[in-house]
Amino acid sequence: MANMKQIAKMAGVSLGTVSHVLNSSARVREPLRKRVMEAVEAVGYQPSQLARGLRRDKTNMIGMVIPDVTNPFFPAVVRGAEDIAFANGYRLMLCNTDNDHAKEIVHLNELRTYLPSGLIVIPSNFSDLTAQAASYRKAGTAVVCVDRLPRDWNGDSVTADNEKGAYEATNYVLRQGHTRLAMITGPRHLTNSQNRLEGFKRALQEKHLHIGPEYVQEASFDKHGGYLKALMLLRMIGRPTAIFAGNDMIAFGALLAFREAGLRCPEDISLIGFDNLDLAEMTSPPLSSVSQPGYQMGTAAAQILIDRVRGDHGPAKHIVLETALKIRDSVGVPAEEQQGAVRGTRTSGVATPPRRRASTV
Amino acid sequence: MANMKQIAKMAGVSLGTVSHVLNSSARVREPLRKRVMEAVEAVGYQPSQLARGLRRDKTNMIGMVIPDVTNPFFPAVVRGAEDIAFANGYRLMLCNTDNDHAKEIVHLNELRTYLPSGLIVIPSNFSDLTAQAASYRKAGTAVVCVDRLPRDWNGDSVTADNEKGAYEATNYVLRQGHTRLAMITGPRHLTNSQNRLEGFKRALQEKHLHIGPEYVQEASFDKHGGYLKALMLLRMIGRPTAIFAGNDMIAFGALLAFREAGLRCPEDISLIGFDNLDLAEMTSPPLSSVSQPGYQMGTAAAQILIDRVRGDHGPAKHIVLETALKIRDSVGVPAEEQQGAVRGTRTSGVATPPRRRASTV
DNA sequence: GGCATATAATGAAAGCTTTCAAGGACTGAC
DNA sequence: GTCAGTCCTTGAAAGCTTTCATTATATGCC
Repeated sequence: MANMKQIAKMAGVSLGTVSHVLNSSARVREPLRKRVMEAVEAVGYQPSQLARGLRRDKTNMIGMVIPDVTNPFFPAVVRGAEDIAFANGYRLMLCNTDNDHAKEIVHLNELRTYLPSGLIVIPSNFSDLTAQAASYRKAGTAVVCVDRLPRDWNGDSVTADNEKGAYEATNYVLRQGHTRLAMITGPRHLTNSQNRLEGFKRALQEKHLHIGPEYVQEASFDKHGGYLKALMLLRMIGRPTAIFAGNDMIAFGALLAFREAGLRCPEDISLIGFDNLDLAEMTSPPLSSVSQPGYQMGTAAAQILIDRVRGDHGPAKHIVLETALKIRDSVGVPAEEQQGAVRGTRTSGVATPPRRRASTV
Repeated sequence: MANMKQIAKMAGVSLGTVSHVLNSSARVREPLRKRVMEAVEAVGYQPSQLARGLRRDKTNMIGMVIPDVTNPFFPAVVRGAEDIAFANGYRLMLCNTDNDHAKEIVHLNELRTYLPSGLIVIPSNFSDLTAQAASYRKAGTAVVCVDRLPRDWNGDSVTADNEKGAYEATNYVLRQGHTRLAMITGPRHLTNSQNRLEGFKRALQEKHLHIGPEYVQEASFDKHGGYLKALMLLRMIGRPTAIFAGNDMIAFGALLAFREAGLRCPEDISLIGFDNLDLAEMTSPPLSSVSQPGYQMGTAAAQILIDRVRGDHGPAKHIVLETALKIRDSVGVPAEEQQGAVRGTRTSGVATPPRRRASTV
């Protein structure tokens, strides 16, 4: 592959001049400039990003660390980040942590030696990014956290308003007349899970509804986790009439469990998800869900990062994006009070009267 | 960040010795070796991949170029590749081409200057990778093509047996008694699209069925494309009784079109897809589809690449993985011959007699 | 103990770029 | 025509590693 030395020789100029032409780092008189450009064109020269990065102490890479490309929510974020990054001349180095903290550390450590311009991280379960990030920032590398935050995270972040989204979703379900709700949360260590649970609880509290702890189940953020925990909820005496799933993958799993248990949704049991994945509208029944702007989270994160690289040293930014309730057909009015004991639930007397499916939030 | 020079000073040895210890590139006597390792531990030294790559003329990166992370089939491939790569000490640099040939070229050109060990490419539409790849290979960088191949591709490749998969799917539909089939193919430029169409046609020919060209529509490999072309097919006089979608995303779009047109699937119209995405079992009705081992395609590609890097100079490998027909509920027996002209179709007289839904292939 | 040989350790060069100090060419004014 | 001051251009150093030729040390044998 051609290098600058060859270009310099071809154009009859010095190495430094070639560099100046390439980077516009100093004035170069037109004839020389032209000769250099011609040589560059002639051999299709492209500067070695490796050498350039080594010398500049910074590459045009942005490290992106995510739990799992295979979960459809994350690619949306990746895509958003990639689009902004690419448009600004940055490239994405993608790393899967597989939600494994050890793998996350390996990636973070090694990534650093590539001198990336910045880092976009969706922390894994149990992530304790703080130390790592501090060491990055000491080296002048910006770090932005997306979707969920590590304990005590005080750096830049982009998240959705999980609490509010969950609150609104729960309220919507309550307005349909349900009083015996359950939630299948994602992993409790994740701030997004926590916030969604908080929103759920706040809505219940405002209606003076209390549910036993067995109505809140924790699952991994995937179909299988949702399936298992839904099955468990369905087997309960005093089965919930509606389930709020911590994300759509969990909801999809729950749908499978319903089907297997011979329960119709929403006639026998209602379900609402979170994420509003592309495929929520394809399920049977189409899944109501809280829409979360994954793509925008990616673009926002990339934009913050690029601003930082370009010299923005302002205080940490905490961008919180709005969610929106997407109503489809998976939530209905509750069936008649089920026969059998309602052990474990203490439904208050003030439940709002059931009414037909609302068309708006 | 610590560098080798500091390690050398701390351990009281020369730069070269540190390098030899780190790379086991020469024998170093135990006491020295130990001192070096201790120093490395003490400061948490990690070698600069940038400098190492520059010197070695090769980094531990594998460039992975895909059309779009957002299409759920590709992440499976990425994940497969990542797992094998990571386990062997390689990292993935992910690039989206957005199916844009120009963007593909930009990525390919720049990627090269990072001196990756290899390249895994899922070519974009209109990709003419051949020139680029030749230049990579001249530089000793292995290139593996996955899923679809550029024109005249003669390098390593990993694909699914698209022709056979499509043939079997079509045969299955035919056995349900359908005689007026349509296909919504993916982009015609893509070899996987072409092969699926060939399989479709072969199955029809074997049954001496002929369909007019208007029964083969081309769409982009996404929901929207499938929706539009399905709508078009539904409006035809002599509407097909079954549609074979070039992939599941197209099938999902078709499902949306059915719903909008008030048609029940499979009672009014049958549908079968290709890819067997995770979510095919979630749709209404659950989608029958040809399963394609995306994850394995990724692992196979990464494995070939790593073998090449390690010195395998054998002839080009063409791995073709088996597909499997996944039968769910979206294909039924055709409704009674529809009223209205059957303009444009010339159904032969030898259609196999309808029978109830088959449970096996 | 001394010499030849095998084994360890070292220092410097190279890989490709950017950057900085310094030198060269040119302009304008007197 | 000279001198000061600009403006361009240059060459060398630096960034961090690997590798090779070289020197230093250890081993074995007589």
